[in-house]
Amino acid sequence: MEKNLPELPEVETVRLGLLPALEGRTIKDVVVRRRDLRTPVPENFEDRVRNQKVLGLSRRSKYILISLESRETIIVHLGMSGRIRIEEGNPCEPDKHDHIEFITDSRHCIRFGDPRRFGFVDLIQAGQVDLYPSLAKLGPEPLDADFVGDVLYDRLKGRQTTMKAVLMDQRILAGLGNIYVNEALFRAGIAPQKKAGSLSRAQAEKLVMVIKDVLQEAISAGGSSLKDHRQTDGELGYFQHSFQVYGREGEACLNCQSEIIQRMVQQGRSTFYCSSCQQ
DNA sequence: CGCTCCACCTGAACGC
DNA sequence: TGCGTTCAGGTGGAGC
Repeated sequence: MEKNLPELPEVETVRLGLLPALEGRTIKDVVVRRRDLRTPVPENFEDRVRNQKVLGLSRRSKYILISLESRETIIVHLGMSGRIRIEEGNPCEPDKHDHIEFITDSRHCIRFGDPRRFGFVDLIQAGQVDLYPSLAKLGPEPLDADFVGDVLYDRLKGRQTTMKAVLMDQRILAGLGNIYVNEALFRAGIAPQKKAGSLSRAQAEKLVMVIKDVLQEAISAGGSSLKDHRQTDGELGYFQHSFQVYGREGEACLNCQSEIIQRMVQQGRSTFYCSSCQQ
């Protein structure tokens, strides 16, 4: 069992967990305890959010978008260690790394915490969302129906770098991080060091299929953990989920049962793979 | 433009 | 016990 870091499925799980507490509610109060996140929380954030009704929550890649009646949108990114907790009724003391809290008219207290402060919370005009620097250059959403094998194939054509590197590149495909890149390449039987430009159309099609599968499975696992979690500590997004290859260095490959899972470092990140099953 | 490397930040795990 | 080191990884900017 692992604690997932916030990649697309974890962020989607947070969004789903926030829905019942936020959608259609009015944010009655906002407290910012620390502004120096990855980017500073806007100076007038509290005034612009207080007494605003939440129209809806959406997600783009690993970013949560909270649209307000004022035609502004809150953007939340969890970085690596960001977390959101929902408390109902009697509010308890925030811990050391709870930086922002929102109180709703339904008496929910929603806390954003982030020990490493790689995450951020920002506020922009609703019409400017797609122009926001972090979002503007993002590649396609992997779960979109029109993201198919040929789309990925075309984006990889002529690339000299590795499959690991291109799948980590948010401009080529949005939402994957180190864990799900490892899992997808393992399931597709593609070597992480393979040159991206040498991928066949058939391999691209297979890869897109397993990417959708692995993300959807993780979102489903998150959804089922949501119920359990909400009853206990209210923390969203960090659910238990086991992986087929990530973190399994030295263990037998779950596919061929004979080879041992290897670990190497690519772009400064751990890659786990089976040298027999992944070519 | 394509690609690689590294800083940012802190807590956990590990070695002695 | 305690201190120091290493590792974890999303993002964006520097450098070639």
